[in-house]
Amino acid sequence: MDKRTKLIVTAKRLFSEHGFYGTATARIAREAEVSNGILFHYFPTKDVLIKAMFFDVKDRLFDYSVGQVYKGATLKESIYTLWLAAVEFNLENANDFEFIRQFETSPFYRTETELEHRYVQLCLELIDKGIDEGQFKQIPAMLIFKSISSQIETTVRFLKMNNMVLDDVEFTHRLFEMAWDSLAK
Amino acid sequence: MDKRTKLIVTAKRLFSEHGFYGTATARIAREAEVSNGILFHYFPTKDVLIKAMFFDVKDRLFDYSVGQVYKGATLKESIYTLWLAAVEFNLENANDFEFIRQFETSPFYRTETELEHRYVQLCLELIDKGIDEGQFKQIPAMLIFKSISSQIETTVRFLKMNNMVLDDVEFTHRLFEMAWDSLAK
DNA sequence: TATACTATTGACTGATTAGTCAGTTTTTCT
DNA sequence: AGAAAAACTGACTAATCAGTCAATAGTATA
Repeated sequence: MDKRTKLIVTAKRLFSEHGFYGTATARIAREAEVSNGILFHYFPTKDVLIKAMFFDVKDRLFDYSVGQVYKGATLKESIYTLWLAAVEFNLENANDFEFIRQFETSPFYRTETELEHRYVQLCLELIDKGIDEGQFKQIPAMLIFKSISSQIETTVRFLKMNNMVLDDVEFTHRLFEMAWDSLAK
Repeated sequence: MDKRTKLIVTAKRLFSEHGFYGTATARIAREAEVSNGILFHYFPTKDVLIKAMFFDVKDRLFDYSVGQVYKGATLKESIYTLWLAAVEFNLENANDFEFIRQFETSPFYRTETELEHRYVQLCLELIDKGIDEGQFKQIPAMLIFKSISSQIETTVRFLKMNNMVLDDVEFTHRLFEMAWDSLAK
């Protein structure tokens, strides 16, 4: 693993444990086993590091999710696939999950930034389709997207807090129906 | 306004604008027009100040909401009243809203703390009743509570971002149905 | 009035931190 | 090989910040 990647991985772990401000850059470098200077060689400021990490996570979530959506699927099947992939990804990548949670309520976060990402664009397209076809409620697509995202976050947080895994298919479906019913007409 | 209250109000504004760590205690004192020392007289540490603010907000939300729920109401009416009160409260008290959002994703936050509050207890009782009576989905009450809370947060954030107010009753109902449908059987 | 307690001040401090920099090593290209 | 560029080091610094403290003002009580 090159030093830049080492820094991102270590920073994500430390940030998710101690928060952005609770983690000194010197500590990130030390635990990544690189020099202090090299951190600022790759990321001129701490802010740049944090933003780079955000895109790193979204990219990986995109790669993980999108391959799973197959062409002939119905709208509900596609949404289910994306929902399940997001839940799984967040359960499996605890540090990414915690990092994003913190990032989105921090002063670093801007909606415009998120909109640029192809993952969000893909989701919005699907939702727009659902609204046009009359399958979804007449609610702004962005609000539906945000609502489902926050429900996914809540679900993951709940499962983790109770040390649960998604091994019960029937229960998993019941969880998904919560999200689906909130947007379906 | 006494100095203790002045400090809480000023801190809430600064925290909501710049975050917990982006706001120095010295600045809180300065903008509250009190001395630096008096802050630590009332709140021995910054953490104590932050936790005191959390309870201050929850208390006020409780007072605002609970009076509006009337005795003979159906379950759906009660939930609607609480939902609308929470949305209104958060729209009207922007600094409280931003503060709570940050608090809940910060290292200060513990679920146990929240559980102690009578506002949360009231909501959980209502949800339990809904599950027992078969009106709600068979999902853990705490998950339902968290899910609705996060939907309220999302809704408020969306309305604010688009400079909208809840003057259209029909639209308001449509927003509520999103939340209701996700928990109703 | 005297005593005790609480409220208040603001200068100060020890610790921490983001970011710098002068110099060294490694890699890349001709 | 040799020059140029990129990767890398770690000691250093200027600034910041939470919390202290000794002293003063105000208030309540006996």
